[in-house]
Amino acid sequence: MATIYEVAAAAGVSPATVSRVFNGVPVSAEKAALVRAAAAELRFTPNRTARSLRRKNAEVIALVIPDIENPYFTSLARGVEDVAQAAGYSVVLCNTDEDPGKEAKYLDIAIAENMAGVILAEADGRADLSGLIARSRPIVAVDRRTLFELDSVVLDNRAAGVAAASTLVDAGYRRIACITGPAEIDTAEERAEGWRSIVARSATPHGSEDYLRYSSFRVDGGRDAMRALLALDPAPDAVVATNNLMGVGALQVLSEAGRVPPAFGVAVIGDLPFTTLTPDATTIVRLPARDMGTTAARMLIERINGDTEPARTVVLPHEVVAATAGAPAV
Amino acid sequence: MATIYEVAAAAGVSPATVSRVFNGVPVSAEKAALVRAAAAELRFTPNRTARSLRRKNAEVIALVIPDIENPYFTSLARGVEDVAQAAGYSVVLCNTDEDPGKEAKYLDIAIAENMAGVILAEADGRADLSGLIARSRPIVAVDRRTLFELDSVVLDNRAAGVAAASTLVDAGYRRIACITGPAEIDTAEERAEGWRSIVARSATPHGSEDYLRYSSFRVDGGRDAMRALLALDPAPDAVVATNNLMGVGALQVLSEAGRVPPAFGVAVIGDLPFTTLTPDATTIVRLPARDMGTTAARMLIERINGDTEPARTVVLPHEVVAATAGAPAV
DNA sequence: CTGAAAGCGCTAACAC
DNA sequence: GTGTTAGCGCTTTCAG
Repeated sequence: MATIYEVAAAAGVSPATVSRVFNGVPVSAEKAALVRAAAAELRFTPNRTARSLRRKNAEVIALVIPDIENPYFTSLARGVEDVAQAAGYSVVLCNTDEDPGKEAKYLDIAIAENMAGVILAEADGRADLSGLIARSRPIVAVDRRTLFELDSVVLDNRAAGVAAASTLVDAGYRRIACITGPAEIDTAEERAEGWRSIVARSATPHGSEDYLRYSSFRVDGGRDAMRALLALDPAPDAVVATNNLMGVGALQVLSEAGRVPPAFGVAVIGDLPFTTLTPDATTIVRLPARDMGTTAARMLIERINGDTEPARTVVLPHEVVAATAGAPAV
Repeated sequence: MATIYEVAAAAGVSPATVSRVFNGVPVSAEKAALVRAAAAELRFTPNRTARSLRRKNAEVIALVIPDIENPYFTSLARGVEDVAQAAGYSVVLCNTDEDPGKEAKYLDIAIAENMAGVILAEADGRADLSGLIARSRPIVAVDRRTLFELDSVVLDNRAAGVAAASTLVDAGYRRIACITGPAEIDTAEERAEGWRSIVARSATPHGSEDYLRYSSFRVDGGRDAMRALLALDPAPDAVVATNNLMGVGALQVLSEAGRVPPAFGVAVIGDLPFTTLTPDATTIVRLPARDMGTTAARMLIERINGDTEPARTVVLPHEVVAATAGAPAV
């Protein structure tokens, strides 16, 4: 691996000049040309580790997400990757698996590696970010808020819940249930709250709290909750699933029970990206996952570049794709 | 950020001793205790950048994949992440989007950052890995082979193609088509070759090459190819999709055309992880994506730890989940 | 505009 | 077993 010293020797200049050429610091045109030629000749690539050590700042950002296998976070990652890459940053993928312990470990690594910043979708809403903050490493929260006052890119989760539940009401369903993620995840709670505000005023026969089920934000979570709901008497006639994976689980169980929409109303918050048999009768509240990633990455890079404005919160809009069929007449 | 010098001063030892404690080099019990106490007190974390510079080796591995949004690669990434994390390595995610240019850039970064190694699922089978090899950075190829003689973790793609086509033949279909990815991707070609070997002997009425369609390894690619196939006269009565996303696209088009399996035979190579309405009548050739990731990561870490055996190739088995229904009687 | 020189924080000889 | 010391490759004052 060639170093700036070898390039300097080959070009007949000092190492400092080589460094300047590679950092956009003004250098006379001739010397710059000499340096570039020598660098090309020697196949020189600046050693980023040395640069990071010296500058105390690596061109790397950490993306900390709870579930790399969820297409929602995958799209988000894709968005982050795209803008980071364009800005010359690499992204380190940190999959926490909703485990605060793993999350803490990754946050420590971000510090130890002098990473330029972190984009964080928190596992449990209790992460200790004081280490990063003390070292003034920019952080932007995405999807989920944190205990700290930080830049964040979120959705109007309550509104998404309202939208999902409303379309079901409008379609004529009467006993609308909700399956949501763990109560300590704010998105789970807020979306359920949106659902609650709608069903509260359209008086379901059964106590509506019985129709609210907490489970994991995964396919199995959706399956378990849906099965429990179906066993109720009276069973609901529709359900709001507050994330994509739970929606998949719920639809699977319903399909197994022969209660495919619109026989049973379904509204899902989040996209169902790889569905094969398109469930026309399902309402989808589309979430701009990729946009969240690109927005968060842009905000982060601004901070890295020295922006010191007060923390901003960006709320991105969802989009309702309503079902094409309503409830069957009773 | 505390440094080893501060810890050393606080503990009354030399910086070298502090370093030793943190690197498992024998140190007397008392001094070790002193060091640990001081380190905890100062909230010291070793600076990985400095360590990397000195050792010329970062505890980071690059995972270079063509499509982060494909659940197949996502599972693979998950597998890599799990074992890397357990072994103390971080993983940098490099999404090449099937673009050799981006791929080359990431490979350069792996060098510039002194990364410990790379796991590579190649974009086009032509990557220049000489830079990495010259610097003796271990590489393991995954999913797709490379031009170089490297450790690799692959599937028996031809056998997967054979299995997919055979179940369709056995189920009674007679005009079996195949939609596959770009010809320059070896997995696409090998799987199609498996299909070809089966249809060749069961004499389809139409020229079988007309029934072979190349397109992109994505949902749209599957859709386009499937539509083209359906427009043929005679149209096929079954299809092998050589990857998961193409399978999704094909099933979507078939569903829109009202030709849901088993009315039209479908065999997909790769899992359909988030299907809602379970397509019982579809044959799935399951691919061990996550295992490929864990296997590749383990092999890579062995190499990083100094293993110098000749290059190995591990072929992981697929699993056929046959459709529950055959072709409708003609 | 350019060069000399001092480190960034750590590890690894090398002495003792 | 422990301390001293010389860098890893780069950036960045500081002079000139």
